[in-house]
Order: sequence, then structure tokens, then C-alpha cells
Amino acid sequence: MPELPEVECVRRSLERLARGARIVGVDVQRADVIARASVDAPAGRARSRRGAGPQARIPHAELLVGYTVKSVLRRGKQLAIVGEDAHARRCVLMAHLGMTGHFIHAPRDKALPDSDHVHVVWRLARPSSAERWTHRLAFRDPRRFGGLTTFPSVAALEEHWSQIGPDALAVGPDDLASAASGSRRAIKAVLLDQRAVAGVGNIYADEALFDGGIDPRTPASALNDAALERLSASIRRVLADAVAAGGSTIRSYSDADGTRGTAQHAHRVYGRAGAPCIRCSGPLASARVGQRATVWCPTCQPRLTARGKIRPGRLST
DNA sequence: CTGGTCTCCTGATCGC
DNA sequence: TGCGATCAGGAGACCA
Repeated sequence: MPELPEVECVRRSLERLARGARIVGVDVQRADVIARASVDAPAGRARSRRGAGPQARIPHAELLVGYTVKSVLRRGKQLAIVGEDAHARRCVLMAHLGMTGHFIHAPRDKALPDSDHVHVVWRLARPSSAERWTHRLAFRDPRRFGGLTTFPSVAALEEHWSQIGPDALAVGPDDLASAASGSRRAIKAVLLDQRAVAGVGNIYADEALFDGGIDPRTPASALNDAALERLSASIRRVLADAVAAGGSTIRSYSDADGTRGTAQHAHRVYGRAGAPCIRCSGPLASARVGQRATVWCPTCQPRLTARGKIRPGRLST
């Protein structure tokens, strides 16, 4: 399940594989994974029901046919492929992977895996090749919680991205403070809210809260400056470590190269309900917090004291 | 406005 | 061995 580290690894693999290539053709198997592009098309793809609503008629420019891949950007969990045409006009294809979205890459002499749920296939040509395509890129998403959105310019993409919070790899205590102050939501719910911080999902929310020694159910507004400072550092550290490990492969995640991650071996609480805490050996607790399965250590992630302060965390590494 | 719940979707897993 | 029930979750829609 792609969160920031996994999406960052996909971004790097896409940039490696597709940068400089021209997109010479596209095959759309399922048009409803693509949101209709428009300048004011806001957050996410339109969720028109299958078969309903104006779908389909997708101008080629929006799928980047005829464009050369200039770069691949990321903000939080969202990816954006920036294309440029012969007149230096730019166009953007944004992808969010949802639960099961991923890209598959294959050179011409190698078939794409014969699998269901491949929704879009692009044909790419390396600069040295004329019009003949040399490799293909596919977007596959069995569960279809992900999707593709196009933007007519980089400015339009940035306008869209201005609606989500700062990228979690660079989140600071002030960012958390502005989202947390006056909020009675559980701190975990705040971390999952992409408008507050972009890129944290269920796995790394639990991991960061453990790292910071904070009970996930703590009302956000109850966190003092020290706790916010510690939590923002924990978020950055946990995510950066996971990026370095190639992301977490829980079920089937891999980057566009098919490379899997190993960060799942470093999870300290996620998926370990009832197992001994790696610090204190006590059993990890679990509950639903913010509609998500949540695991934490009741000892190392203490509840608030009577004075509304968090007891000092002892997790400094 | 805020915060909680529902919903979309398929594959993996579990109990019988 | 088969099969229905359950769970997983990102994020928009919806509601109190």
C-alpha cells in the first residue's frame, strides 16, 4: 500500500526509466480511472459512477502522447509526470496509486505481464529511436482506489498541490502545530489528513507515533511544543529510513522496475498487534483510531498526564 | 466549520 | 476442497 516512501521509490524508477523518452502512443483500457482534465478540476478524480457521466473523450495531449518526459515530481503520495512538446509547451499527468496502483515497465522485446486490471498502457520511444516505440509503461490498479488526472500546465498542477499540506519528508513542528491547534481529533487522524501533512498513511502514522512515544488517540490540541517537535522529527526519520530501504512491500508493492522494498522488516508496531514491544517487551495494543487499524505500545506511548502534558518519551534514536 | 461514518473495489485470509 | 464472510485501506461524499 503505497505511502510516501513507496511513491518516492516509484518516482525515482519512473524518472530513471522514462525521462527523455517520447510518448508515441497510448492504449486506454478503462477510461474511468482517468479524471477529465480542466484547469479548475480540483482535488482527485471525479468519482462518476461507472458508465455514468461524461467520461471517455480524452484528448491525446492529456495522456501526454506526443510529449517528451521531462521529469517526474511527487508531493505526498501523488506523482506527476511532466511532459514537454516540440513547442516547449508542458502538460502534466498526475497519478495517485491508492491502495494497489502501480506502474509496470517493459522493453519492447519483453511482454508486459499478462494480468488483469491493466488500465492504461503507454508506448515510449527513446530519443535515438524514430517513431518506433522501444518500451512500454503500464498503469495497473486492481482495486481502483487510485487514478490518473491530467493538468494542462505545471502551474495547474501546483495549484492543485497547494491544496494539500507540506510534503511529510520536510514537515516541521509548525506545520503540525497549525493542523493540531484547536483540533480535538486524535493526533493519528491529523497525520492521516493529507491537508495537514502530505504523504503519511496508516503504516507510517503508527510507526512515527511509536517513534515519538505518543499515544495515537491523544487529542491533537493536547500535544505541547516538545511533543510536536518530537513527532515531526519522527515522521521525517521514519519516512526517510523507509525510502532508503526501498519502501515497504506488504503484499505486492514494487516500483516500476519490479524492485521490491524491505522497509516492512523494520516496522516496529504496524501489523504487530499483541506481539511484544521491541522496547519494553509488553504486548502491543490495537484499536480502530480514525477508522483505521491502529497498533501502539501502551507503555512506551503513554497517555496524557493529569496536567495535559505528555510524559517525556524515551525514544531518542 | 468540525469531525465522524459510509463508500468505492478486489484479493487475501479465515472459519466451517 | 469449497465457499461465503470478513478484512484491508486512500480519500471523497455525505451527514449530524
